[in-house]
Amino acid sequence: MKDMDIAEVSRRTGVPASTLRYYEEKGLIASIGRRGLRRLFDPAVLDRLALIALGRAGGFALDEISAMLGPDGMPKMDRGRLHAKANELDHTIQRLTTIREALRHAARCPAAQPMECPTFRRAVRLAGAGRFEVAPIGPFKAEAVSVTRRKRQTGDVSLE
Amino acid sequence: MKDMDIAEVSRRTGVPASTLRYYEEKGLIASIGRRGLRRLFDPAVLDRLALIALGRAGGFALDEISAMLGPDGMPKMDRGRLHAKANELDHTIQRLTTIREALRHAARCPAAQPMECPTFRRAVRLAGAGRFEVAPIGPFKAEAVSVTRRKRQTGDVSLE
DNA sequence: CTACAAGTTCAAGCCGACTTGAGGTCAAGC
DNA sequence: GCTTGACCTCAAGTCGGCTTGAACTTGTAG
Repeated sequence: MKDMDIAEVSRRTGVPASTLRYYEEKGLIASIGRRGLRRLFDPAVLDRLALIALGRAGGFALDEISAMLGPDGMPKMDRGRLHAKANELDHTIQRLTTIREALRHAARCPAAQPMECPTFRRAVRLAGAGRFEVAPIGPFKAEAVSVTRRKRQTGDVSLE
Repeated sequence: MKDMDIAEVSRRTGVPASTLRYYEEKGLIASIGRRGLRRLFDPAVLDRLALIALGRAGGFALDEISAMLGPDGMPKMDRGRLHAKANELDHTIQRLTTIREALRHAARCPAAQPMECPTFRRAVRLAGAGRFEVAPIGPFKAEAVSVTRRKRQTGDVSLE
């Protein structure tokens, strides 16, 4: 399997060609040349896209991911930064866990209105108070987009 | 403590006045009247804002939150919907946990490049494959905004 | 009574991550 | 050698959640 054109990369990863061009423009991926006008990609781009997907799924911004991956392979992916990101995620996870428990409790709780329940109020207070002191979670696009993509999602995102 | 003007609500919740107006326009909160041009809010709006904050922190869109809270008090906050939202969060949490572990592993792992490590690759594949099949996490605004708000964040978001 | 700080409206702008559309190029199959 | 459809570029549009600015009104302190 040698150089792939944009359509093949798109097909194999589920990432739209427009997004691939956008990523290239942002320096997240690079094509290894052109055949005429058409971009040619090295299969390694599949790995890189998988990493980008990992980052996106983790809620990181493209700029952050870019910083973590570095321009070429992935040299800036140093331990310290990775730990920092992991901790960031940890806080997010804790926050979301609190909220999930609040929701579950509200669903279970016999109080007529959730806000009448002290446990729920406590959870709300916790979530509310910590609201702006945690790492932001990156934006995911709308359902429609997901569906659109799911149609093309053929399974493998490279790897193995 | 009776009717509050927009500045007091803002001060007590840390939510900017512009946001409060925006929320009112979207039907998420309601003022109980005016003194001249100025909005007057019932203290109950503090509870409501705390719930909205809870939803935002959980990554839900304003429209979803609106649907869950209902126009008046919180009648549509039915058990089924709450459970569904909790499950949604559960998936998100699981996904984030996988990613966190991947990052931690990469930081710990002796392989020169993370992608050379089978464990990491496996995690990447998992995260990549599930990428578009999980609930979207709502967009949080940039760091700068958080900081701006934190300046005003005086602690209580109503409740006790 | 007057000044003014703080409120108001409405339209427009911003950010990130893409998508869309118009108009152009070109490699490959007949 | 010509058509065709997949690719290209560049500019502009979209979406959510707000913020900002200009122009205006008003409750309140002095």
